[in-house]
Formats: sequence, C-alpha cells, structure tokens
Amino acid sequence: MAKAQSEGKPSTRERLVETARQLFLARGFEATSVADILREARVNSGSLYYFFKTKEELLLAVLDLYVEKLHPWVLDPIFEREPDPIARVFAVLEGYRQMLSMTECRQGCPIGNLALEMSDRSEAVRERIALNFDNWRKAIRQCLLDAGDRLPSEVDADKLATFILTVMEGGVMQARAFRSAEPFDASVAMLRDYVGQLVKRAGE
Amino acid sequence: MAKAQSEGKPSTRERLVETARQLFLARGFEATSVADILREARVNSGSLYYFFKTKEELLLAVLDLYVEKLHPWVLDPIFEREPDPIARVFAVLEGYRQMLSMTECRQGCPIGNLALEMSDRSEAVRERIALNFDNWRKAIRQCLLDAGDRLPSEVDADKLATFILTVMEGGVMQARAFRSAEPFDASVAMLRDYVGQLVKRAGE
DNA sequence: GTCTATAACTCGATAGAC
DNA sequence: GTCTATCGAGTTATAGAC
Repeated sequence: MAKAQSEGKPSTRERLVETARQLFLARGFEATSVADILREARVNSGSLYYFFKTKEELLLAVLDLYVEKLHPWVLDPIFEREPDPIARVFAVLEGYRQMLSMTECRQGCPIGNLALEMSDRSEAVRERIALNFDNWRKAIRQCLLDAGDRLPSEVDADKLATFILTVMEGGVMQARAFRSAEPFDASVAMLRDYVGQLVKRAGE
Repeated sequence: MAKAQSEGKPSTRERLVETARQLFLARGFEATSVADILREARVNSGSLYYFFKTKEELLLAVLDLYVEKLHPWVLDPIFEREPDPIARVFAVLEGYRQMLSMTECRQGCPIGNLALEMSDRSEAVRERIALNFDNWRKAIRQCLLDAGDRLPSEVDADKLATFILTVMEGGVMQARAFRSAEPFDASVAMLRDYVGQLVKRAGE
C-alpha cells in the first residue's frame, strides 16, 4: 500500500503522514486542522489532496504506519536488551512510563487517544485501531507463551495479554488526568504483584 | 454554585447542561457543536451565552454535575442492594458493563472520553476530570477499607482502588475499540482472580 | 506533482431589541 | 431571561494554472 522509501530525504507523502502522526498524537484528530498539518509539513493543500481524498484517509495512513512500526520502533529495541520473556512485558510498560516522564504526563499511548475519540465516528478508523491493539496484544501474548511453565497452565495467555494492555491504557489515562505518573506506577506495581503471584502459583 | 431545582420541569440552564452532558458523552467535546446543543435543548444562542461565557464553561458545569451525581445516580442504587464491600466493587464494574451492553459498546465511562480528549487543552477541565476520578477512587477505597482484614494489611487501599479504576477504564477503551465486551470481561475476570488471591493471602 | 486562490460551509460568540 | 440576526474567523476540500 504505502511506498518503502525509508532512505534519503522523506517524500511529500511521508512528510504528511509523519507530521499528521505527531499532531494527532499531541492534540487528537478533531483538534488538528488540515491547515496545521500543511504548515508544519510545509506542504500545500493541493498536494495533500493529491495523495489523500480526505483528512480521515490521512488518519488511516497514520494508523497503518503504527501497525507497521510497532516492532521496529517499539518492541525490537526493548527485546534486544531484555531476553527474559516476563521481564520483557514490564520493559514494554516501562517504555510507556518513559513517554509519560518525557512529556510531563501529557502524552501517553498514541492509539488510546484516538480509540476513544474516533471509535464511534468512523468504522474504518475503528477497525484500524482494533488492528493496532491486536498487534500489541499478540506481541505480549508471545512473551507470555515464551515464559512456558513459569505461568500456570490454566492461565489464558491471550486474556492475560488483554489485561496487561488494559492496565497500560487505564494507567496512562489517569496519569494524564492527574498530570502525575503515580496512578500509572501504582497500577503497574499491582500488575507486577499479580503476575508474581501467578509465577509462584505455577511453581507450587 | 448550581441551583437545586431538582423538582418541576427543568430550567433552561438545566436543560442546557443535561443536553450538553449527553452529547459530550456520545460524541466528545470538539465533535459537539454549540449549534447541536442549542437545537437538541431547544434553546437559543443568546440564552446559552447568558448562562455560560464559553462552550468550555458549559463543559465545566457538566463535569461538576458528574461529581455531584456519582453517589445518587451510580453508587447509592448499587450499594443499597449489595451490602458486601468487596462484592460492591464488582457490582460497580458490572454497572459499566451494562452501559456497554446497552449501547453496543459505543458508550463507556463519561469521564474517560473527556480525560484523553481534554486533559492537555484546558487546565480547568483537567482539574475537574481529576476531581471526578478522585471521587470515584475514594468511594472504591472506602469499600476496600470496609472489607477490613479480608484483605492483607500490607495492601494499600488507595493504590488498589486506583488499580481498579485503571482496569475499568482500560477495559472500556478496548471494548469500544473492538465493539465487543470481551476485553472488558477478560480484564475484570483477571482482576477478580487477583482480588481473590489477596483475600486468600489475608486468610492464611 | 505542486502551486495559488477560493468555494462552501460551520464554528463559537456577540449585539441589541424585546 | 429570551429572541433574532449576524459577525469574523476558521473549517475541509476543490479548481485550474503551471
């Protein structure tokens, strides 16, 4: 669908998608105007509408980019330095924690924002958001499966992965509302306790 | 601040706040226009701006209403029929589950939507959202304290209440994105397992 | 593919009569 | 307190030259 062209200076299309990605992340979809994107990307209106029929189509391209980049941008760097499958899960959560720190709790998960803003408004967008969550959940599930019998056999890896995503998103939401990482940290600490219990239960 | 007048037919001001509440819940703040609110409430522009200086002030009134109504609208009916403090917590979660069912997973927590959309855009709004979360968390914490020594003494009731809110919000988010209550149910089931473990730990 | 100019419309908010 | 009329800015998207 999208061109590769990951080398050399970015094309107009790439600049549009990347700029839109940043602005949608920082402000949301509605609060970002097409004019904002054009100014920031230094592209003219005609060019944008040459590549994308509507602003919503541009959002779809952004969501596709997130699916494509989850592994190279987010997971691969973490998994490279952390071989233990259970530690990997918490290292991923630590990554979101760092995003909160760096932005003074103004920026959390790029998908979560859009999920609540857009899920009801466009079915195409909702599907792409679900795809992003699916992608994330599957990666975490693989970590849990890699943990083998350190987790009890009756634990459903898919449901536990869903739970971990739930904790991440809910924690980020509260951190942003309180402008404090405390609720995120408290939630992750509880999750750690729970997973610790599960590991202990499996060892008995 | 706001008038009582909870009897008789609603005043113009009440109609505005209630209509705005419903529309902000269904569509979010940006996606709801002032014209939408006026049409739905059958109020003229001049009247709205007589009561509220800006659209944002109307949102603040909505958020104040939510703080005011958490107990009478949400908690009291549940607590009345469920005396057990730990069961109360899960009965509250069941209430949100019913909201998901009734709306085909289109509507979750009224505050969560606004938290992600508005936390960065207006400090006054963010503070009101934090107040709503605080209010909710305190009520749940009281349940946990009422459970007494059924929970281990080393468990911090405030942090566990934060965790429960995290699970609720994260579960609702995924349910909306997948248009399925499954992620919410899976998350609440895991939470139930965890709290069950804690109760067991306290009993040892 | 990119440019400028602008159409067609909606936005939040205001003025001033009643 | 409520009404109508409307302002001025900003919105997404398009037309047509280059």
